[in-house]
Amino acid sequence: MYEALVESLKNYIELTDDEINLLISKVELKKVRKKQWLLTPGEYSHAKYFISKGCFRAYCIDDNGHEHITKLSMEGWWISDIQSFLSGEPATQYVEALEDGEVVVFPKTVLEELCDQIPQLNKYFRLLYQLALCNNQQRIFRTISNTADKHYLQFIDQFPALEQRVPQYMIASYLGITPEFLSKIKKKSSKKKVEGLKS
Amino acid sequence: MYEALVESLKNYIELTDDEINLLISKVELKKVRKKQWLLTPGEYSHAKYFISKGCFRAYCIDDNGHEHITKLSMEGWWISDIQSFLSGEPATQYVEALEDGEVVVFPKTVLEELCDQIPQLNKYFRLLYQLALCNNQQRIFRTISNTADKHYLQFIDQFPALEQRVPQYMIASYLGITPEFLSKIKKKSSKKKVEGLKS
DNA sequence: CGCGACGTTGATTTGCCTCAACGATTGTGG
DNA sequence: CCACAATCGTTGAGGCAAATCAACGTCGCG
Repeated sequence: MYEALVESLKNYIELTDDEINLLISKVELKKVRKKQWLLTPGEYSHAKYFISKGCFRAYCIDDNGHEHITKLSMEGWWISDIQSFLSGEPATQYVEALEDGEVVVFPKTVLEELCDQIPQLNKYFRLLYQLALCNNQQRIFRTISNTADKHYLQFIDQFPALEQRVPQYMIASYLGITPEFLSKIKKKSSKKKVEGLKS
Repeated sequence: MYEALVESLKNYIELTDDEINLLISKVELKKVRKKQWLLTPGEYSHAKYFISKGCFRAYCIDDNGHEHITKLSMEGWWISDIQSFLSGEPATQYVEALEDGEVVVFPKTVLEELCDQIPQLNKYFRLLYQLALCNNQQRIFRTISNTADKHYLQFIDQFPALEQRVPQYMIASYLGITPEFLSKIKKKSSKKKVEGLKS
C-alpha cells in the first residue's frame, strides 16, 4: 500500500494528514507481475512511478539491437523514462518489473497539480533529485575513470542488495560491459581472494 | 551581475520583486580568472555556484593521477561538487574556471533558508534538477552504449558551443577517452566528409 | 626569442567484445 | 513425475577499439 511512499515523503518533509490524504486520493496503486512492462518505447510516458514493492529496471535498445540498462531501482525509489516524461515525446525506454511488485502511479498532470497544492512536495523532489544527481555523478565518474573490474567492485559495494536480486547479466549491462566479461572479472577477483587467504 | 540568474529563475517560476531582492541580498557575486579554482579537493564545499559569465569544469583525479572531467558548464547553469555539497564531506573534485568569469555564490545554509522563505525556489530546483537528471541519463546511456566516435558526434551535436570554447583534450576527458584517440576520431570523420563530397 | 600549452601521428599493448559451445538450474506442460 | 525448453552463467579462441608511450609540429605568450 502507501506506507513506503509516506515514509519516503516524511523522510524529507513534513506533511499534515490532510495533505497526505489529498495526495493519496490523486494517485493510484498498480500491481505488476515479473517481466511486465510499465512502459515501452513509443508509448507516451505520462507518469512517474514510486516503487512500493519489487525491483525494476529501465533499459534502451541501441541501433545494433543490444539492451542497455540505464537504471535499476527498488522499494523506496522512483522509476520512469525521465527524458520522455520531461519532453512529452514518446518513450525510448522500457520500464520492466524484475519481480512481482507494486508501484504508486503519479501521472504528470497530477504531479504538477499536487506540487502546486502542497508546496512542500517541491522540496521533497528537490532533495530527492539532488540525491539522484549525486548518484548519477558517481556512476559517470566510475564509468569514465575505471576499468571494469574496479567499477564492478564499487557497484556491489554501494548496492549489495541489487547484487542479490538482479541477474548477473543485467548488472553487466548496467555497468556497460558484456555478461561474459563480467563472469571473467568475477572469476579473477575470487581467485585473488583465495590466494589472499592462502598467504 | 544578476540578470542571468533572474532570467533563469523566471524561466521556471514567478517571483515578486521583493522575493528577488531578498534573494539577491543573501547571495554574493564572485569574479574569477581563468584557471582559478572555486573548489579544490579536501575543502568543504558549502556552496553551489550559478554561472553568470564564463565556462567552468568540475573534475576528479583518479588513483593513477589521471584527470576526469565530470561536468562542463556555461552561463545560465550551475556548478558544484554535488556529492560533497550534499554529504557535507570534504570535496573530491576541483571546480575550475576555463575563462575569466563570474558566479553567484549560494552557500548551502543560505540556499536552504531561501528555499524556506521563497517556496517557489523549491520548484525552480525541482525542475532544474529534473533537467540535469535527464542530461545525465543521456550521458550515461551514450557512454555505455556507444563507441567513442558516435559518442563524440552526439556530444558536439548537443553542445556545439562547448566544442568552440573548450580545449579538445578536455572534451576527450569528459567523454572518457584519451586526447590522442579523440584526435584520431576527428581525423577519420573529417576524411569521411571529404570523401562524401568527392563522390 | 624560447617556453608552455595544445594537438597530431605512429608503433605497440591491452581491456573488452564477439562468437560459439557447453553446464547448471528452473519451470512447465504432457 | 519426467522430459524438454528457457534462462542464466562459464569458458576459450580470436579480433577490434581504445590506451599507452614517445616523438614531433604549431601556436600564443611572457
